[in-house]
Amino acid sequence: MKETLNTNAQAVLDVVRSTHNHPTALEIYETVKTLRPHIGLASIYRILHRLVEQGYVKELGHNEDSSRYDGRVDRHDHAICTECGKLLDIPAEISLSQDNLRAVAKTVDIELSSHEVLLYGRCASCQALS
Amino acid sequence: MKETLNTNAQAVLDVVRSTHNHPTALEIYETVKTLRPHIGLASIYRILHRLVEQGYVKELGHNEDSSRYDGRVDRHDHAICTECGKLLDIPAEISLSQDNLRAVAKTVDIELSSHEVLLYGRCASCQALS
DNA sequence: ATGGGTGCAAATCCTTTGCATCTGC
DNA sequence: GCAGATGCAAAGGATTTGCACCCAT
Repeated sequence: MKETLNTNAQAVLDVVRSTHNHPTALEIYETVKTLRPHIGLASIYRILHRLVEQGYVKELGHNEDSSRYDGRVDRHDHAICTECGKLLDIPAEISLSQDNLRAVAKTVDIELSSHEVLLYGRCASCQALS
Repeated sequence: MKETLNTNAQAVLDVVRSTHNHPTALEIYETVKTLRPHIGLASIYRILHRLVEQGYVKELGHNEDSSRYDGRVDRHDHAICTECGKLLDIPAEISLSQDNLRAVAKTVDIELSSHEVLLYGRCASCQALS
């Protein structure tokens, strides 16, 4: 399943993994360009799709107008600040009860393969500001 | 909070409420146009924003490339079929435990105001097909 | 030489905006 | 008459695609 990555793909993956802000494709592009100035935005998109498909990164489609990417592929949920829009990781250990989810899935008769939980609210720093 | 709606807004609201497929703005536009042939797509977007703001409908931002709208504004979660893309409602009564969510929110220190849960998996009809 | 990956520009899709007009009060 | 709502066309932003080129195998 996980084929080897070429140089460009490796550069993109490194950037996604080392950026903990859940970067957008454009942000990834800007950063990767400092390493490989010739790369085009279209390639970033193509590479990201491949990385998602191969399971190296996760695409976070919710939230705003543009997708964000996450180098952490283990199951974990997210919280979004309703004020500043920040996207926070919720450690997997404190995730929701799987039993609970499984029970809910059963009632609508779907074969649960994954799930996403998004919590909305003001983050700590925004609370401090008011 | 809930001001009165003008004729166009009422037409849009009726369509969103009577369409149980979580229609996109474009789908809403097509349907509303049969009632009020002169309406433009831009107005649909403007009206939808107003309706969301006033709490008449909910915007479902996740999923694909375009937003979908939901006439049910009570808290309920969604399930998305990974095969056919269908978006299903999960009745509020069988929603996740609020205590559980609240506990999770506390660990990341956000002031929980709302949440969304998305379950991914094959829906009943897609399961039947394989 | 062959197939995949690339850069660039053009195209596409969804959504928003500018602006002149129309509406209800 | 005024403020808010509307239609239309044009603009905008994110993402995709066509195509010729390049590279590694």
